[in-house]
Amino acid sequence: MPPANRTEKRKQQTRDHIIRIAVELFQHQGFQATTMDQIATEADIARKTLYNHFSVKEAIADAYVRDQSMALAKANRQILDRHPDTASRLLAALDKAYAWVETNPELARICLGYRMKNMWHGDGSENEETGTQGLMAEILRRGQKAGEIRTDIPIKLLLLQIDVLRGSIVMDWLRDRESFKLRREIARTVDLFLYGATGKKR
Amino acid sequence: MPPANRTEKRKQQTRDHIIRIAVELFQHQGFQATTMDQIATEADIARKTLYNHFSVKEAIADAYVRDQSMALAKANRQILDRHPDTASRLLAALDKAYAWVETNPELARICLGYRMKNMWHGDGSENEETGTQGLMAEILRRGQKAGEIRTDIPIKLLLLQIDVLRGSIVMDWLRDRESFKLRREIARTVDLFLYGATGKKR
DNA sequence: ATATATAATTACACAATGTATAATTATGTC
DNA sequence: GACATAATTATACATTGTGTAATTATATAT
Repeated sequence: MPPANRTEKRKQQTRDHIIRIAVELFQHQGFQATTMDQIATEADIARKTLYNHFSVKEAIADAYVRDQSMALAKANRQILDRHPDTASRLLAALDKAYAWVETNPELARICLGYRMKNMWHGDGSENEETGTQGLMAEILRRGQKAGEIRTDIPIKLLLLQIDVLRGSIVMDWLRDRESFKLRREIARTVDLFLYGATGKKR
Repeated sequence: MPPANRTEKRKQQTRDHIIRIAVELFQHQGFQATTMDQIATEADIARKTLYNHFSVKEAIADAYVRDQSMALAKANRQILDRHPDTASRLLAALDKAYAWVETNPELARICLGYRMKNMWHGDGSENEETGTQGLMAEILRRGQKAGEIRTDIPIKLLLLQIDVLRGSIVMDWLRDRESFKLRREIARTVDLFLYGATGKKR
């Protein structure tokens, strides 16, 4: 769905332009070392325009990651039909998601902190399902239909849980990439998510 | 364990003084409306001294909540022996914790966002178990000994999960205090934590 | 096509945040 | 009492984020 009128298109363009320039700077100098001033100058726009689009620096990283996530999720929707049950779908989806994180650890970290903070403060607009989250949500919905996932908990809360577990894996992995067996940790985490802290039947 | 030397004692004193003054201001004017400048002026110390103790405003709220949480947890350690199993202990502990949150919703919210953000960025020093977390950790350890809690997941990760679930309850409750049945939600959340997203046996 | 409304961008000013540096004061140690 | 250490302070500064009003580009109605 391309933007209807030219105004929207122009706005989109500056937005995309900002993201492109900013991410370039982030990757060259690091997120912390890049200032909003610098981004505005490099993008050749007024600082205020930059703030009109993104009120804080983290939001730029977040927007970028969302775009990436969107594309990724689109390519991974096949997971839904190629796997027989919720557990294997979650495993597959997480596996794909981490392949991306591995290539952008810093932005992934920034983004995670930003989202967690906004989860409690935000007006809800920032909490829209990103690509990967949308995929996860669909997996959970199918799981509910199949009777594999409980229906007395809002999907939103389940998604939050997955996000946090996902985040903790990323962080552990970033701390010590050598000894960390990513796939094993993912499997363990999915198990925790599905069967809880008891890990056994009631 | 009172501070050993006078230097430490003085430092503690200014720190406590800052917290006392700041929280007073927070409760009178709100957190957002209170500036670091104002806190420094009211506390009659240099702004830089304030920043030496707390590098961001949220850290003051966090320190206060930690102190409160410490006292609370101390008073609630009896829960460990007065309840027969992990589930009822968790329920009781969360129940007590929320009684406090109800009296300080704003600070609770600030603090939660701050911790969530720092969970991934922090150097670990801020992630020390607070009072309530310490109690939760003890509950989980006893649960592991009794075979009620799985041992293949680090306690730290389980605590994180509880924190997030706790947080989501608080937020939902803050959004709509009328229709929200706090006790029922707590029970549901504990169930989710213990038995996972499937909610049934494997 | 022209006038009018709307929305993005801009320039400017400002309050607040957070950091860096060096001087000053209080405390601990010899 | 002399020296080292650590907290506090004064000062200056870069950065962040917001508020206001002017300017430009686009959309819409006549």
